[in-house]
Amino acid sequence: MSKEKKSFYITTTIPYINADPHIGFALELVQADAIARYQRLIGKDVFFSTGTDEYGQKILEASEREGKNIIEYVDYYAQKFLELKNTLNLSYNNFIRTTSKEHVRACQEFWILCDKKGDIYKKIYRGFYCVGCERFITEKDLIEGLCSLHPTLKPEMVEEENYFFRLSNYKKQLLEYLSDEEVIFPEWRRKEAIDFVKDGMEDFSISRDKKRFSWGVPIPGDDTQVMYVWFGAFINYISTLGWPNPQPSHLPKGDGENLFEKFWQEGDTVQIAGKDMVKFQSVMWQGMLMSAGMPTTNKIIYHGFITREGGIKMSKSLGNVVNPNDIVSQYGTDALRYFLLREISSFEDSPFTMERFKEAYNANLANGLGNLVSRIMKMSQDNLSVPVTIPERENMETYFEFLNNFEIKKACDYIWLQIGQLDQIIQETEPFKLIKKDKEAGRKIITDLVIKLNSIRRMLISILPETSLEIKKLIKENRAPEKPLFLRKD
RNA sequence: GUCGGGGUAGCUCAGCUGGUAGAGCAGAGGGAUCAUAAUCCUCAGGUCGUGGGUUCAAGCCCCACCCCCGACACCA
Repeated sequence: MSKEKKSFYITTTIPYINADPHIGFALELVQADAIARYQRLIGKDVFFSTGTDEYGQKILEASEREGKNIIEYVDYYAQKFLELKNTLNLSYNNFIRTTSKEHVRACQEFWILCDKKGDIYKKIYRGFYCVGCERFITEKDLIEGLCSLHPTLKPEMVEEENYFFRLSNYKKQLLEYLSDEEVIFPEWRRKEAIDFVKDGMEDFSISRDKKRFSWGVPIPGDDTQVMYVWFGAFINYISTLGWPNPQPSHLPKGDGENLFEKFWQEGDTVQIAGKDMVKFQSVMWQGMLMSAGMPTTNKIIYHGFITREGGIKMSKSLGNVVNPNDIVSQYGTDALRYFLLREISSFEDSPFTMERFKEAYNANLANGLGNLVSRIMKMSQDNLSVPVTIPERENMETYFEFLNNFEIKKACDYIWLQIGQLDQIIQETEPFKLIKKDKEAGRKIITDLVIKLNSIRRMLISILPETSLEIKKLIKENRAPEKPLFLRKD
């Protein structure tokens, strides 16, 4: 990642809105948010994007099942995802909905670009089609030639003429792109993408016959087909910047500036996605960008999944899905952010249980950070007549290094190491005793403690923004918190 | 089935190019009293998935097997 670039772009994937937001997506959002806040902290001009994917057969079906008008349906769910901005205290600059006018236009323009390049062509698609699923199913979904979900219905071999994207044109370029170790993180996931490009990569269909599949973006110049979600959804990463509009005045940061140029073409571009998305984000989408003559993504970071106890998957059918709203209403936003950023592995699967959550909360937020703030600020309030003057610059290199490498958990570990050390210093220097014998010496130690606490507070800006602000206020006003920052839960 | 990742103390995880296992939390005991009964110190004895092998020496190398996760495309 080039450090000279002044602008930084980061995006999550956009979830398919056929259910309430779950904690797995909250993880992705919070990770992206922490990185976005960090980049702002070090002076970058940041554009952070997220949104919702609202087209597709499943969504149409779900709306019909719930007896809702499709527009009402997607509005209803999009709202739930929009609400996460407050729930998780997200600092994104734009929320892009694939059903928005701007996005639809971007998809069509992008299509035209690829078409002009000669990368779109018509071909007959053949596949087993299950009437029950109302979709094509792969051979691996077949059990003895029957659909595993609808074993009574015989899958039919159906032919359909679709538009295809010539991904195969970019095989060489993709391999070149993937030869860069920096392009996928963690690095070892790169092999999966490379193998896919080398072995099985074929052109993929990017449209569906309207007769079968109508809820999608219309294709320019052909009203019998709509764009297939795969093609359209990716484009959100640039439509969120207003592309193809060079002056997207409707956007938060778009006062006359060409955001696409500034962030996608000239900035550092980072995408966050789940570990099952490697092929989609690092191959298909990159191929599309190549076709459109746009820069590829600088780096894509793949996180693991949140499971339940014992590594069991979270799923609606198992009824064990964790809703982020429930946790936030009980413990607060920063408590959830803390857990997701430090107690969850940044790249591997991690289990979530309320028990673990509570233990981590009590140990590290109530007893750790919260208590430390109380004890230092109480001493400061009682013994210092004026607020401590905070040094302008502080050395946070180690911490920055972790975040530069997207090692958020390690960055958090580093912060909590400092917290532990401060508790130790207090124990060893006993300023609360010293102040009774030698006022000056005691004050000196307390002043130093406040300065060190402030440096922790600075590191917390990207991790626990609300708490960081709270501590800043306390230091500035030289007072102890009236209520504990994190009340211990029993 | 093939490829990749993982299987280490009750829990969550560290263990660099091989040298007789570490941290945090939980649990037990003690000290201190500024603080949210918070904090500090000490204690924990886990056949490092299983079975072989290489080596003076293996959690880390090789072989086989077992379990979990992801990918192997048109559900995203």
